[in-house]
Amino acid sequence: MPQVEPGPDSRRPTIRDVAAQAGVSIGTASKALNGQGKLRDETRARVAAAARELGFAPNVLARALLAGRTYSVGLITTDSFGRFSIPVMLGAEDALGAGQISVFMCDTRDDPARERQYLDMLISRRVDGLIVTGRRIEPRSSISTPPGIPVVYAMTQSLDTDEPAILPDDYGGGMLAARHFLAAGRRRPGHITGPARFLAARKRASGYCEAIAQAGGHFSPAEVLYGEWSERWGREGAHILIGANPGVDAIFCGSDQIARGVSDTLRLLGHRVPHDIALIGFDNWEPMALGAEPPLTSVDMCLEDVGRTAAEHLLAAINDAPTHGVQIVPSRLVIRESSDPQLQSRSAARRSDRGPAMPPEQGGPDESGVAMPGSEQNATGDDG
Amino acid sequence: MPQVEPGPDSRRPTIRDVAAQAGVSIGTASKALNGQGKLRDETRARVAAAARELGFAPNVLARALLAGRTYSVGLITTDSFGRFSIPVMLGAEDALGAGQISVFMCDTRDDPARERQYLDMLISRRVDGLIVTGRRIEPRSSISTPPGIPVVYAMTQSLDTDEPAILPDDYGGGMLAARHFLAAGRRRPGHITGPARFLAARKRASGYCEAIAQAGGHFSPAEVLYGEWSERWGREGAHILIGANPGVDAIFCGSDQIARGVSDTLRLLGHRVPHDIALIGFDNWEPMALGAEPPLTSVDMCLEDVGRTAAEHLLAAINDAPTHGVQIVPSRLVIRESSDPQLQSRSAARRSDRGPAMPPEQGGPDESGVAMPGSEQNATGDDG
DNA sequence: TACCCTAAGGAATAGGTTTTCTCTAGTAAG
DNA sequence: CTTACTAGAGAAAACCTATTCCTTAGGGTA
Repeated sequence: MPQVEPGPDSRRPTIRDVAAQAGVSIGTASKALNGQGKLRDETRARVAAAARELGFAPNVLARALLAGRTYSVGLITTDSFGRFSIPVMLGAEDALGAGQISVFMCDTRDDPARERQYLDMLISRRVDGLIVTGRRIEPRSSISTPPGIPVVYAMTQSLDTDEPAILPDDYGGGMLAARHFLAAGRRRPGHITGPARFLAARKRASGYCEAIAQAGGHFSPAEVLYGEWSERWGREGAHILIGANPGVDAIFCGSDQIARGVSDTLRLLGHRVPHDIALIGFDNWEPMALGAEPPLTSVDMCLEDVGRTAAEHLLAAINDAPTHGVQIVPSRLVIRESSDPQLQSRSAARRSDRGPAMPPEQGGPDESGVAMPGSEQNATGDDG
Repeated sequence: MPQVEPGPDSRRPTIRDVAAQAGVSIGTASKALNGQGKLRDETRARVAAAARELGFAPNVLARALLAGRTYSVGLITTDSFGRFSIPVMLGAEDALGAGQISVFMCDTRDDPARERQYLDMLISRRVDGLIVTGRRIEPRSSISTPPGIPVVYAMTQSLDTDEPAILPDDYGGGMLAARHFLAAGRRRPGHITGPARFLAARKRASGYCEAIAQAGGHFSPAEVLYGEWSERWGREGAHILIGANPGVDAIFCGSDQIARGVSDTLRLLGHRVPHDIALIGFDNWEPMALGAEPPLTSVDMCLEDVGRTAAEHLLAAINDAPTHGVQIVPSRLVIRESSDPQLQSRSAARRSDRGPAMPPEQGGPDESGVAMPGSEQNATGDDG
């Protein structure tokens, strides 16, 4: 690295340097760079040139100190940035980044002491607002912030029902699943889901039951099989369900993991999916849903939208137009082979769920001591 | 909300307010709060009391402006905070948080324009350093920062081989798998992995081959089956492998997803795992590895350690003790039933992979209007 | 009494930027 | 010729804190 020796001007150039270079005062330079005040075009150009030449970037700290706002927000999650908070975070970051707002991320690991500590830190940093996300939609105790710092809850909510919270539509997701089954002529539905102590599980079940009832179908809330959020429970639940209700022709699962387990057991028991039994999962967790055989139809909670919406509410609050109460973001159903015999029959022709077909690579000459074929495939796949 | 009307002092209290309240000058208040200078104990106590009473928290911006450093770093990922960058991020945040350093997270979505934009933002915010993470370990073009801002690459590396980079041990991971097989007496190994254009895939294969060769076994690099990172390829690859080498008794897979596909096909073909064929995955991605039947032995790259180590190197660089070149963080093998017949035979007695057995919840009366039967499973799982 | 020393705390400065106010010179109107 | 106004640019205040340098008062010593 050449720049180990900091050189004469390791200090980042300030507006003072720009002003000197352009032969104007500091105030004039500021006005020129920000398009303020009355200046000759020639002067503006000169300052701009100087700034470019020096690689000047205004010190956001100084600006924030003066303006009284930092154009930054804190994002607190209790979830170790798990599967649910990530998309929320991404959506929020997206919406905020467009407004030139930066995000401090804080992972409390569900530890109140850490939460306290992060909160103090964020307050010291004078963030303009706070987004709180979690992995469960159950109301949590309100986060204590000093007045003037707005808070929005995303994928969780406060016990204080007046505080703004953005939630996915678990209830509506359950309805989507039920209606999809009903539209396909399925009349013997089942439901295998997570623990009943999860509000999300109860809401999904509730929406499912309600939609079936509205259509004149029969499925009692008492028939819902609550268990845990695991493939193992999916396998077990499928055995229980088939045993209790051999004619079942449609199973809605509370998560894609459960659905994977169910799918596994159905195949073992000789039931064809979707022909004999249609299957719908929840979360649209692609590695899970696409990896299943056949790929899973699944309810997508649109968590990025949840995050984006939360960010928009926060921006509104920062601009003195706070919102109140819970807002629900609609879910959508992503239809794949596990629920649709027609898709299923076509699936043989398709090679990949995303992108064009590609032949598997075969072994070839070695490179670096390891055998490897020429990498003559296309480069769409990019997980690894 | 009571505090909609900001009230007389919506402004956060400053040290000036504290000083006034305590009846001292600003300088004295500062010294009292920071334990500097010569002050009477009584004075310090008075200032501390005033600060507590007012809920004073020093303005980090002002302090940073003065000190010339911000106690913040930028974390740039090209990976949309995917499966690999998350643990890295978590580890980094952990190590930095302990040093009271906050993290700005930036997701470039692999778009150079966004990267540029985030970089400018971070420079404007005068971060003390930068961590760059990616989803692939292939060298990438060096990120262009002004002098004085140290950079550490994590889970990726720079084309400039002198810049510090922390990588997982793909090669060593392959060796771990091979040695585990060999120690269990397996003599007919196979390997199914992702695309050969991925350096990680080649390194894993290389370590696997090398360890077998060292032990006097036979497995030619030409026998490695390169494909894609999907369950589907796992299924397909298993068919190919079994066809070409019917006596295979151990299969190492380049990812847990591939291993799931392989596991599926083996069962379909009537091979018992692990009795007939032992199976090892890669990534130790718990939802995948634990959900498999039987649960997968898998190589864990210890990505949190990668992140933590990267943060430590960055801290060193910030403190004028920069490091150079690539450092490899060891992987470890997490042994589960898929590779170990003895574990397998015991597994029936075990209920959960993590933590002690705990009595199942019993279905209580319904709650929230949805009826529910007993949820007789255990309650360790807390995703959902 | 004159001097020095110390303890305690105040004043001032720096850090980088934006904004408001002020100043100068030039121009147009009366 | 005087007045009023405008364009253009500089000077200074403000944001908040940490630190360095000063001031003051009091006590001790010669």
